[in-house]
Amino acid sequence: MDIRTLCLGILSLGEATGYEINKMVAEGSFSFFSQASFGSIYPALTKLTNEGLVTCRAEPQQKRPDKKIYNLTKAGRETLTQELKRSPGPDRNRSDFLAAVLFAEAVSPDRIQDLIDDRIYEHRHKIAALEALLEEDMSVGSRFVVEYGVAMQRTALEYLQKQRHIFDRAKPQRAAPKGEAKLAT
Amino acid sequence: MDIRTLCLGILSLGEATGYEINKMVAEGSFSFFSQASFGSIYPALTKLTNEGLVTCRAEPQQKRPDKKIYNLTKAGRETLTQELKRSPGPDRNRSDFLAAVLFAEAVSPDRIQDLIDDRIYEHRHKIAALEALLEEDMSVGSRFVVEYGVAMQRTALEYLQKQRHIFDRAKPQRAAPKGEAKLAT
DNA sequence: CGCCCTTATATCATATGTATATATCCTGCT
DNA sequence: AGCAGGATATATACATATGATATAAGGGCG
Repeated sequence: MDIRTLCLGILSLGEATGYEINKMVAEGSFSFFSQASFGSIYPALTKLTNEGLVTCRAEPQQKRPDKKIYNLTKAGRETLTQELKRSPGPDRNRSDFLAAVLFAEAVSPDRIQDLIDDRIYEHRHKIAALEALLEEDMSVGSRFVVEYGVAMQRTALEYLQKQRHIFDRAKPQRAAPKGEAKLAT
Repeated sequence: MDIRTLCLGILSLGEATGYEINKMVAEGSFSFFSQASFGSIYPALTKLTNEGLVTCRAEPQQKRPDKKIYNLTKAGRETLTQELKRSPGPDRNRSDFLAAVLFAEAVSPDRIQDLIDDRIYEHRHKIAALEALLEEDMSVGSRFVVEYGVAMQRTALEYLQKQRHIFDRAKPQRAAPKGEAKLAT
């Protein structure tokens, strides 16, 4: 799914500006399964407008660039429907973390534990943020996606907690003196 | 992590050709956390060679382009080590499936069940393929990554199995008369 | 009072993905 | 026997995507 289709999909849920689309994709529940930035969203919207798949209504603002509010046209909705009939391509996951773990094993093994502990910390925060999101009202589809995200984050967290010692190689077995072993439990 | 660093990382595990790197990334255990294709790998290797981070040794072959075998240099290994010291960027997951579910809710709700069922089927196959992979010998790091992948796939599968009915909405309880109700009601 | 974040659009250089070109061999299907 | 399609192997053109930067003003905070 390219950015054009992504924009059509988001606009199928209601009108929006490029700025708002960016926020949804960068932060909202869309951020699980897509990313895009100004550099791709604005050109895509311009192109979609020229092709008649969306309309653009400019709303003047005080001392600020006009807000350009985009709406899906009938042709746009049809294009989206067509696009959704094609079976979705495979997921594409990119994780610098997993790459780093794999490569660090050969290059700088000492770093791995830190990498994993940082990651555990991040997962905890992410889960908390998502659960907060779930408190709000949302459509069945959005809830489905966010809960999917929570399930995946939880699994990753548990896996890391369980496995975090497998890279230990004959590390001195000293008793953890108080302030330690706190970060990553 | 850009493709250049990815190539350095893979070469840190042993020499390889561009073709082999592509296969690892497209199919092997690297496919969980990275993607890249000829169009980016070949130029990256050429550039790395010019910069002295890798060496290239051409091995003539019968009636086929020379095999170009790349090896990491000392400078390349140092560059990789430096790169691994920087904390890894966030994961970026792109899932046309999740996008399709979310958009289909508004545009063609009947399609969702098929989407989910196809996906369940794919997860089953993927899990089987990964478990077969685990039978083989591999480094601690590779095993860590593949098992991580299995855990994630299992969670996704279970979630879909549990949730696959949530999009049902008072669907007319008539016996489906063959060729009908298939498109977008 | 300066600094950074938010609102809002837009563009540019670079990186990446997709598709194709070239050439040969092997495998399986009919 | 013949032929299509896939594997081996490199390479590049083109379209698209990313990341940084530009412009311009308002608000919050120490």
